[in-house]
Amino acid sequence: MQTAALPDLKTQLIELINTAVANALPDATHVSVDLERPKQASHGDYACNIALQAAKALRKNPREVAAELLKALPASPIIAKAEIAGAGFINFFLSPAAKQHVLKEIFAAGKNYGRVNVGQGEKVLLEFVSSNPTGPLHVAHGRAAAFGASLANVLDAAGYQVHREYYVNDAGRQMDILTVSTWLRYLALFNVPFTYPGKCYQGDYVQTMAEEIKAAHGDRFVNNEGPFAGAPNLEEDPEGYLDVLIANTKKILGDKYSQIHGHALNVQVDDMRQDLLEFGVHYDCWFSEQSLYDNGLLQHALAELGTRGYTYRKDGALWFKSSEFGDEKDRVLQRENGLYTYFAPDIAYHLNKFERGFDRLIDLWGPDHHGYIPRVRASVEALGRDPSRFLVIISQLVKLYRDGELVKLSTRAGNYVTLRDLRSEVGNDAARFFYVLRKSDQHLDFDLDLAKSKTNDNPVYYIQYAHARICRVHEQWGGNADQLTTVDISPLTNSYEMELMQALIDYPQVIASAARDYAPHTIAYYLKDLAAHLHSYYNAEQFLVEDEQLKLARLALITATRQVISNGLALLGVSSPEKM
RNA sequence: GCGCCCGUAGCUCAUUUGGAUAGAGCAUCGGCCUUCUAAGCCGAGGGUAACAGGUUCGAGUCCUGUCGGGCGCGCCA
Repeated sequence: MQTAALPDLKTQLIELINTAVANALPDATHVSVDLERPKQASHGDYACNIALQAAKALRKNPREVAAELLKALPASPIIAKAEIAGAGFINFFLSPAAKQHVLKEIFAAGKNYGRVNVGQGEKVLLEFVSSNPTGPLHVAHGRAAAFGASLANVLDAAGYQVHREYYVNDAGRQMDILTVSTWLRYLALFNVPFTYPGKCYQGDYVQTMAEEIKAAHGDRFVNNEGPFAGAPNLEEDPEGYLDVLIANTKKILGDKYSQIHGHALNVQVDDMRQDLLEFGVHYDCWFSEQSLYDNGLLQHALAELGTRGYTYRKDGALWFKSSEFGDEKDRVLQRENGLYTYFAPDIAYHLNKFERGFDRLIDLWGPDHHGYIPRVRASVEALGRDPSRFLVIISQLVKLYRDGELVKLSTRAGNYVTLRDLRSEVGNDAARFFYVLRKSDQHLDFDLDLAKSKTNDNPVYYIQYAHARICRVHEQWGGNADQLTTVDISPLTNSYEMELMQALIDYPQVIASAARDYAPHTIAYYLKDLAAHLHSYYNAEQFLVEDEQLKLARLALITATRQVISNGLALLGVSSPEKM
């Protein structure tokens, strides 16, 4: 749907160099030719280091090798100049005509400019956020959401078939704790006397759900004893305490338990879904953990593990021999009390992902789960799947700063900052942008004041401003933008124009490398750089000049730039305003 | 104790699967609006890339060690 008629300039150059290598240095054809974008303009548009790499095998001076290569280089209209520099680099300077061609490509491809096909249609399942549905998303989930959504967009643009999925932990103990919490808040509305346990969920949303249930069902769930009979001391055995509360609640409520459980689950999942939707984060599937039990997928996976001889019973529990696959020790799948650990359905879930036909699985997890990677990878391998097809990306911690001070995030007191709070404070655009400004494995310091400042310091506005400025020029011009696609662009030759065009040429490569490295932040940095070129150009030259031919050429250039800014911002989930 | 991640300018961070003289923003200082939005541009200062070795034509990047910081090591999820 994209593909320009000609291969891109870098590919064309590489072919020329390969020809020269074959002709001049037949002993060096095993060295793969690659080109780099030099940091300095004086080093040309592309630099080749093949002479340095081949020199040793050829037992020649690198500069000598480079000279022989240059002599054998076929003439081409795309090369304005090629020279040897430094230890033996060959620096290529592209001709203006070669660079100008990119404008035609951008006009032809429009929104699809930048799409590449390094993924070759490979089916990727990207699972991200997957927060327990036991309360609102907070700022760390926001990072996973923004990063995951942007990464999905980047992979899509790079030619992968991306499936976005959210794993809903609707079957676990945490949901039971939320159910008990909700019921206890509900009982308090009927003046049943007890102290609300500190281990239960503290947020106001629990109270809200209790009130909703009272409004809908009256006293249907009232029990004057409460679930506390036989519970151990909360301080000494908090987990046992909760286990007893959960068991008692299930016994007392019987069939009615699922009503409260279901209400809490629906409310929380709907809330997260709405929150993410407003944040521009979309999913293809919300996958239920419970469905793994209901559809027999859990039994299927455990049976498969057993058949392969990787499970055993010990101390009344069912174990997985994960240590045979590099994990530090074996892991429990089914506890002595008959309940499955979180790990068991997770094994089934990942097996199911493969069985659904995905070529590659990418999970985005929080930093507290990195110790969990070896055992899941072990299960993938034990089930006969290629573990290199399973990848976990860790999304590191987020620290919020306001007025130069760290904002304390305390779940215990229930006063943690939610994603919704953050979005309303700084806006979706700034939140999306700031979240992806760092590599995923780097800690993120999120400066709230900077993100919401509508002034010069804010990098989001810097990029959006470039877009808005171009729109403003169009408004002042008043002509029909369609004519720009066929205009003569040969007047674009000054250094600002050449550098801006080169930046536009780079864009597809940026997407390819961002996809390869799972690094959407490189898109953000690229856009800052592209915007900087535009701003410099804007300040140095007048676009709406008397010379009609030059004016149209410049308009074509900035219009193409606007397209690329807009395309890039879209990948990051950031809007491209026409006015600011 | 073991495992993983990190250490780059005063601050926050880039540095394209090892490339040339390590770059931006903020902060500091100096310039640029009778001309398309000054939410912008141009310039200056600021570095032993934690430290010590090693591999390489070439190391911020790869390897080893030391120091410093973060996280994880449940029949929790």
